[in-house]
Amino acid sequence: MTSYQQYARHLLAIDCIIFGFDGEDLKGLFIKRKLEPQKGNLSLMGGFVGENESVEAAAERVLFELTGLSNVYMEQLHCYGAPNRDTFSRVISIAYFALINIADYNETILKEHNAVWITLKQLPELIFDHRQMVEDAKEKLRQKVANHPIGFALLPSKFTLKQLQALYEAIYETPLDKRNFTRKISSIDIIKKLAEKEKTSSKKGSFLYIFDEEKYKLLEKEGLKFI
Amino acid sequence: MTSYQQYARHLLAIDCIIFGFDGEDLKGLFIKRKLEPQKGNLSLMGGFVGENESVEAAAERVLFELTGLSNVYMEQLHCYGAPNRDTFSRVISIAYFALINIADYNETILKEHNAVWITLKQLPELIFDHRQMVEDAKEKLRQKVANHPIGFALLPSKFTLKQLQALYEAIYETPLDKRNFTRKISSIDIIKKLAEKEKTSSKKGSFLYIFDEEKYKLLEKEGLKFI
DNA sequence: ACAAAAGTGTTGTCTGTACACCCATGC
DNA sequence: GCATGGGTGTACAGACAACACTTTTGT
Repeated sequence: MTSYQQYARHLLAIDCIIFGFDGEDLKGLFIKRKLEPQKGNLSLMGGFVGENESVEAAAERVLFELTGLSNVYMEQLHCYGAPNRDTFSRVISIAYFALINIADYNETILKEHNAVWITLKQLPELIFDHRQMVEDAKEKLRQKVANHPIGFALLPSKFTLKQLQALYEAIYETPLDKRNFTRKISSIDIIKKLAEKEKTSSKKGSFLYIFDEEKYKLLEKEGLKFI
Repeated sequence: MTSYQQYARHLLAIDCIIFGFDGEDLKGLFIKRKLEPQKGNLSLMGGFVGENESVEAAAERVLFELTGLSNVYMEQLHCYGAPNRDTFSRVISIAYFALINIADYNETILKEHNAVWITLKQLPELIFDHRQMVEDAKEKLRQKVANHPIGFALLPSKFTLKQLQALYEAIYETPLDKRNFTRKISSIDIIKKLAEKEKTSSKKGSFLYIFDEEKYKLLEKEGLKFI
């Protein structure tokens, strides 16, 4: 039998970039650290991978601890492994990003963890290499959303075309043409118009839509060209 | 000070998917294991991340040990962290893929390591989750090559249009139209025609090309739409 | 009747794709 | 002179981008 005993063992952390969308801006969920090192500074939500825990399960656990949410869209971003990235000890971190509906977020848990939503347009300083992680996550989200219908995970289940467009505009930080956007999304045939209207934002009211689950799953696998 | 002592420590491996192109097929470099577990079976080249070694440096070291090459195009693929992926012990593995010019590969080192080039069209069985890694790497290579000029790393420094086309055909496992391909690659303006011709494969001879380094670096950063 | 947001078509330009013949050369 | 692979152009179709007015309804 080969023995692995001679090899180094490492602390393996998870850091979670949690994206949300408030109807206007793309936001991230951050924590004001209660403990040293770097008490008071902003960081991503994190945790360590347990002895017999899969890395993915650890990521889901970390997300659950902060948000109380499970069955959330989550994807591995990158493993960050520079020797001094954590200034306190050698820690290798695997970053995940998650997309949640910001309305699902529980105020109580938020306060317990000292967590805050921060717009990603102008990021504040974060500890360690967390800022790099967030930048990488934004870039990956853009790429992913261009080819897959995952952006919907950031919206409530019923939404207007305007909200959907605003989401894409927030992710790409660029304005889109309303008519071209409507035509494009219709041609993909991934949303269904409801009879209901949303009437808070205008007198005329705008129709609500939901996703076509089947088409959604198909396109999630196969990919598409969205933008 | 926060202490991390309570947390589990893990063996952290590197596995390397090494791509090469022989003018016809896209190939991967694999090792016939000399040691248990799974002696005699095929695996990727691997190694462990050292105490104070960055993950990236570990990947470069592993590649160097097998190929004698450094300064090679290399990219992190994914971290594989299922609890029982290595059947012998809990090992979390970070997979990297590398693109090398197959002609640079040293026969002697190859034999020393019991290494073989295998076409990726029909993969044989590999140990652990290495097959999944290779499939994921192929997919990532396709995505990357569609948007970045990295494929060139698989070719010799001087090459013909036919070779370049064959490379893209091998990566996508699909035939491409010669005229459309030529027009496309010319429009990107990334290669320069030399006065020299390559005359082994035809009587007329075909012109050799090299990359325009500056344009190459620009497009590597910015991205492009290649396919 | 007016303010405020929703909804809807057309046109020109560009990009992608399909397709076949002549050219240069060594034998 | 012929066999072999190299090199080149055109036409059609679909996708994308730019652009502004009408509709609905609450006040």
